[in-house]
Amino acid sequence: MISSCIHRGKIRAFRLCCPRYLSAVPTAQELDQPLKNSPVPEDGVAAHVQKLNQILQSCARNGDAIEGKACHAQVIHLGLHSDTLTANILVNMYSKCGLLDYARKVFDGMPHRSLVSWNTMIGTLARVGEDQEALTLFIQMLRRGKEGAHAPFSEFTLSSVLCACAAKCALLECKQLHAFSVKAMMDENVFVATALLDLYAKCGLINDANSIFESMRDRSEVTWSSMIAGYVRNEMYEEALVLFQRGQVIGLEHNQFSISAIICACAGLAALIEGNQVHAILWKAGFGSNIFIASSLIDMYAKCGSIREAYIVFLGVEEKNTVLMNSIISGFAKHARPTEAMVLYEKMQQMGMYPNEVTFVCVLNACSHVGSVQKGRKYFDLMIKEYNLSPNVLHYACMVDILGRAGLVNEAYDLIAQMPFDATSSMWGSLLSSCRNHGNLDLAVVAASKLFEIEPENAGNHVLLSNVYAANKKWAEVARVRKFLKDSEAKKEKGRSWIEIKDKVHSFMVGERNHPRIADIYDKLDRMMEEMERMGYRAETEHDLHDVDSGRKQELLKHHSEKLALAFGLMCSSPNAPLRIMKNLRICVDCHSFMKLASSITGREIIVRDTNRFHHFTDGSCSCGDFW
DNA sequence: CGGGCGGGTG
Repeated sequence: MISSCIHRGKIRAFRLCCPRYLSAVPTAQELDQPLKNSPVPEDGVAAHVQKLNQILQSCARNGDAIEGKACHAQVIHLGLHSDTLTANILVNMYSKCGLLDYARKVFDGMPHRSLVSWNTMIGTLARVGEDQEALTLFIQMLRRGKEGAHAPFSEFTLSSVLCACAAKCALLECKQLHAFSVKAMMDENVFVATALLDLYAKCGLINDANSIFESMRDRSEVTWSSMIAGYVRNEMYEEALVLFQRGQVIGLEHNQFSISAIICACAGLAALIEGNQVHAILWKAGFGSNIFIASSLIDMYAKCGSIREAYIVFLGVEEKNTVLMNSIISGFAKHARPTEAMVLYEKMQQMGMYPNEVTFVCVLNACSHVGSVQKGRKYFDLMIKEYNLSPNVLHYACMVDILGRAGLVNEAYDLIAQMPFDATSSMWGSLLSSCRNHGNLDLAVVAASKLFEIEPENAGNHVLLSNVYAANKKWAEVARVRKFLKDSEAKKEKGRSWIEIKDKVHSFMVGERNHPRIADIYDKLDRMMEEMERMGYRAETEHDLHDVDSGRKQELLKHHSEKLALAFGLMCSSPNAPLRIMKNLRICVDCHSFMKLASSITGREIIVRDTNRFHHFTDGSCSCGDFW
């Protein structure tokens, strides 16, 4: 940083004492016809050319297109435009200044192109997203190379072309280029290897990416952050954390890119302990005020169940943008705090920020929590009429959810029928849940059959439908679905809950036996049950089918994974901290009322995250706005 | 004179 400032200082000083370069704005005539008697300075042509090139390079660094053009005129005056070195610098200058057409014109007009000329042009095209053109030029380059002027390509070419392929996720080309690099013995170059690694990760071949990473002898900062980001992109969050840790151990300084990726990993795992540690690390490293990192921190805290922490991070950011606002609004929406979400939406207008389509997904999500059809419709209209945004599938999914939860299942169905998209499984799933909760058997069957078409392997859908039959006392149908589930290959994901206590994650399954303190946990749970039953709690077992034999059903229901996690949390956590329980499936009716009562008799705040939504239980009630 | 990494959404 400092050295580049000093360098720039030198150039400025040079400019001030050489005004003739600045005044030489070329006219069309001049560009066509180089002057016969151009002034050649006394210290010789060579020195003059060198100075011109230096200025052009400084123009490239500073993005100064006007002065760059002036120098271009000088180049033409001096008849230097066929000089390969100067023309290369010109191509680079124009492309760094964003004048792609000028760069291409100079490139096309060059009588002799060197390897660098091709590399610069291909690199530019790849950088600005002209992927196809970059690849076309690469092929041209290979053909010309065969004529023997220079080696067909270099490490520089490869990394640029790989970058172009990455944008297209062109796996076949990637593999060809990998073979190319091995043949040319360029696969050990850190730039080429990192670009290959990144491309494999982007195409989902994370194992290939990792084997490149492991085989590299020297890895740069970029190599590390590409690998970490690759894991995160492929939802391999634990692997990302392990790699991050490995970097820490060898004393690697993590940069803003690896930090933001790793926060995403923590968010994806709902890992608050690790998230807190990363927060400390990034604060020490001085990334605390980076808006990208702040946005992902907010999201991470919200997804870990810590909306207060998320809000504190939000308040600490001075210059807010739309994305940052979206993060906090989405957090409040997930945590069933629609008022806060809507107030923040209003704040955006006051601060002169424009909401985007993501903002409206978040706000509509908040409406579905509060169960306000009226507000939902209001925002849906607002985004179309006031902000000229066209609703996408997610907005329609929110509306289907809002209408369904409010009991307007037929209207939700009509919306699905008339929207300009194919219905997604999440829409039918939402509609099916709503039909179950509002007892609409006919529509439930319709929604379920659509779901079975889209996700035949997901047994959860069949369980959901059988619960609708159970709620309507259609026992023959319940039995039929159960038999189908037994015979078919479809598998229901096993319910699992986990809780973080004192730097450790404790995970539980239904009827868990393996936890070291399992006896104490069942004991604690039994005592809570007794107290609750005295208060009138009855385990709700009729409406939920859990694909187990009915003899064990009653017993197993007592031992739902989230209840075990809760009992353990009550035994081991510090007395006033909120209990944060994570669950991989939707919380059931029985557990929901159990948690309400538990919050009442223990006086503790209980937070349960099910499918990306949070239920805050305090004093015997829940914030979620669902009717149970 | 040229090259590889980035944040938010049911």
